Amino acid sequence: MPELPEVEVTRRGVAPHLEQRIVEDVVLRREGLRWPFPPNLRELLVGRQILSTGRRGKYLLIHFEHGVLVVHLGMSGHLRVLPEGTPLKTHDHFDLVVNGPEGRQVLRLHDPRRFGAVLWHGHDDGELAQHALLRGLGVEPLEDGFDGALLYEATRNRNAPIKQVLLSGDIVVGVGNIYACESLFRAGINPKTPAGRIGRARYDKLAEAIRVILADAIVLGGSTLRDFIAVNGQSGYFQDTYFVYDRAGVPCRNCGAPVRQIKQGQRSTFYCATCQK
DNA sequence: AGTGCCGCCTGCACGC
DNA sequence: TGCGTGCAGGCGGCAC
Repeated sequence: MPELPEVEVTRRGVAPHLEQRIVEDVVLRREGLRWPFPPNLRELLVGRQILSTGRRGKYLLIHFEHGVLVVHLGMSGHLRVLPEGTPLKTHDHFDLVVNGPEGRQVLRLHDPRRFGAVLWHGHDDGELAQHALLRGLGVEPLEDGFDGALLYEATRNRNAPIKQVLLSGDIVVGVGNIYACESLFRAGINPKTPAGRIGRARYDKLAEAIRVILADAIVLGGSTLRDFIAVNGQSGYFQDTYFVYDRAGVPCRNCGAPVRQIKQGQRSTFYCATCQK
């Protein structure tokens, strides 16, 4: 489910229900997900006020005065804001109960595959940016500093296929399997091309493609999930607009040639051999 | 340092 | 109907 746009839409959706609210309870229904939950999370958060929300790559950040709650949705996670007392579903693992003008509400983390994470980073633990999971991350694709020049410079010593370099997240964050496929299509670049052999002009095009595609997906998601309360868990508001992802054998929307599907590093890649050279 | 591969999990679509 | 297989939007850890 979540690549950068989904995480950002989630952040925007939950933010109005969290910011300035006081945490009244924390419920952990298992030991952890990918990593153990912080065992003292209840003591850390109950009675504390949420100051703001943020995002770094696909990590959702919930800021408190004394630290940051870091949430990752993995492959299958989602967050919903629900009225307190909403019945549990299988794989609802974590609740943050807050009080506000609407009464008590629950921020509920649902994650069947449990590749997600909930972590605490206290202000005593140093800079959040230096956290082991965050310090190797590349630039934010929707912020200043991301452009073709950066992609070009960062890939001079990379011989891996551009698709896998994009996915690795150490140059630019937030571009997952779908948006990597889609942005390479939009830029007309074959996903198998070694990253270091792509020139400056093509990277200008790729950077622009990434920006536009991510920004469009956020707008689309935001308009679909107008009210984040009790939305159903459907994924893929962006999927009707895919050009290549999940369209193996279907005619390319641009040239009509059948979209190809290959494997790169255990992940499916979709591309058009005619439009992407 | 860069690269490729493994594994963590459940759910679902598919073929038999 | 059941069962096995392969696949899924992420990513850290490891060996080389």
